[in-house]
Amino acid sequence: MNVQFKKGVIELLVLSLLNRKDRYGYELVEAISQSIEIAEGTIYPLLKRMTDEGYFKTYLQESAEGPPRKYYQMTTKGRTYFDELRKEWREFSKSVEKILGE
Amino acid sequence: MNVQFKKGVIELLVLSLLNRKDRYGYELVEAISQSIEIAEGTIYPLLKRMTDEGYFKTYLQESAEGPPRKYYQMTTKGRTYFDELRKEWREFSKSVEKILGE
DNA sequence: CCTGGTACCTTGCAATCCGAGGTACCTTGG
DNA sequence: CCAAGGTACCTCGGATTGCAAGGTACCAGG
Repeated sequence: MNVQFKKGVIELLVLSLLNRKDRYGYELVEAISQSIEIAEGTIYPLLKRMTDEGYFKTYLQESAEGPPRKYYQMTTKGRTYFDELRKEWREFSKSVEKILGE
Repeated sequence: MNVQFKKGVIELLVLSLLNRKDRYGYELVEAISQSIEIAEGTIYPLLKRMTDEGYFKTYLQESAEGPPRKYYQMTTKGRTYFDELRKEWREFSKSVEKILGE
């Protein structure tokens, strides 16, 4: 898997997954890992940054399977940003396909 | 245009354009710029690196419209790499769409 | 009680894009 | 003639982001 392809796209995927429901960091790693190789060292700093930027809020919840989970909940700002970024992604990938198919 | 989306993909686009015919750097910037914002400061170092890695050969050609042009010509190794990278890109973008559409 | 899974986190390195700057050729208009 | 603008090459340092590696701590099962 080409590492460079991922730059910026991971952010989009996290937004997409959190758009549907609250999730905790480790869960996001597992969800994304099913399609795209991803490391924890990528996700945790990303979640921290995006929370600082106001896209998510967090809350803790006890778990029977280990330490407490930190859930991330999308804000209105996050939803707006997600819509924008998804649109940009689709335009971008369409442009790539255009050049590939020429 | 999200800068991060481009990481790694520019390489794929350059390979795609050079797969069809020889081109010079400035021409590549103009060709890609029609779809995706791109700076000269991105392309020239990229062409140098990929030439060093054996994906391209170069030759100079006079021009009536300015200084001599440095043409890039894809090698067999370049073509092989292009096929691989294109395949990886398609898988990657399919995975992204899968998560976006869930 | 200790191993492995769950769950959190930080640090420094590597890669790549870009803005800004520089050089030099050629044509055109004043 | 020469100044301006387009063509065409290039380099450098800053910013961003992904990852490997490392660390902490909780919990269940053998």
